[in-house]
Amino acid sequence: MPELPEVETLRQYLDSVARGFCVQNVLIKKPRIVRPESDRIFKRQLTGQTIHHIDRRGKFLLMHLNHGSSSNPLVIHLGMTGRLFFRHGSDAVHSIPHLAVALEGKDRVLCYVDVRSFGRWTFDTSPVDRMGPEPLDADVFHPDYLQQICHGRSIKIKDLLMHQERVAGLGNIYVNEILFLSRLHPLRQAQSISKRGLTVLFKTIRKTLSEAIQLGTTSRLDWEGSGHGDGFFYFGRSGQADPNMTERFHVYDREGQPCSKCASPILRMVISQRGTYYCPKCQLL
DNA sequence: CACCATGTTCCTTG
DNA sequence: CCAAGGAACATGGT
Repeated sequence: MPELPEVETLRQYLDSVARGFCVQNVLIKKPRIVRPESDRIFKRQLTGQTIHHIDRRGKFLLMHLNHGSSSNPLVIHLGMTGRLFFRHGSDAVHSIPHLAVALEGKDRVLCYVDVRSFGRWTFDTSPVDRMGPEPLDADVFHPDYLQQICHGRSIKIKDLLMHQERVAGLGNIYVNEILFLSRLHPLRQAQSISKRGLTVLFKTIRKTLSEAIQLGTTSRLDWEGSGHGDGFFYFGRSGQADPNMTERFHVYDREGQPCSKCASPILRMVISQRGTYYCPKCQLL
């Protein structure tokens, strides 16, 4: 599911319903998710623990256990297709398709489903420790920081923004949108962007992410995503979660459709093996 | 069958 | 050391 706004929306929801949840038993149906730890050691670390509160860093969820400090939090990354939700009562958890991990409590089960199994659960915080600044934290992410990471670098601006050690939490969809709204061509070299351009980029990043979180927290979301299509992620292209949220993207996945600003057909190219959408008239190189 | 998909990690090359 | 580029991971949808 995963970019910063979706993970943050999930965090807020989980933090409100999972605090105090005591893990009585741990099921690991896809051992690859807890790699490279062994299921046995992982289970031993989680069993009997209580969820104290849940934080987020970039696209990672941090589940703090027991009294919130001392030991490492449980670090969860959802990969491309991870989903987390509670199943109540004694429903048959075993029949859930692609169930990867289940934390069984007294009267409910926290289920982790992951079709492609790119997600990861670990107590190793090193990937989190290497993350760049949180884009919504004004203390660490500001126009000067953007200038600093762009200075002297020939890297394509799209690649730079997606690099988690430079800025935390941006992914392919939001970067496409952010570059369109900032009128920057995705191939543009970071060092060639003017101070003014970087200021616009900075503002657009904050605005785009905040608005997406706002939309997520005010919607009725389908965490399990058991319906057709996505239902929740990226706010219902299929219109499942809310039919009024079908017009979310300006450029992402809109190849050939008219630009919302100038009506030119949106183009698609591949950058670093990821689909890249842009308006050739609004985003000049 | 071919190609596409919200992501990260690891390896190679310069 | 750093940057860039690519393959790999696993599964489903179109």
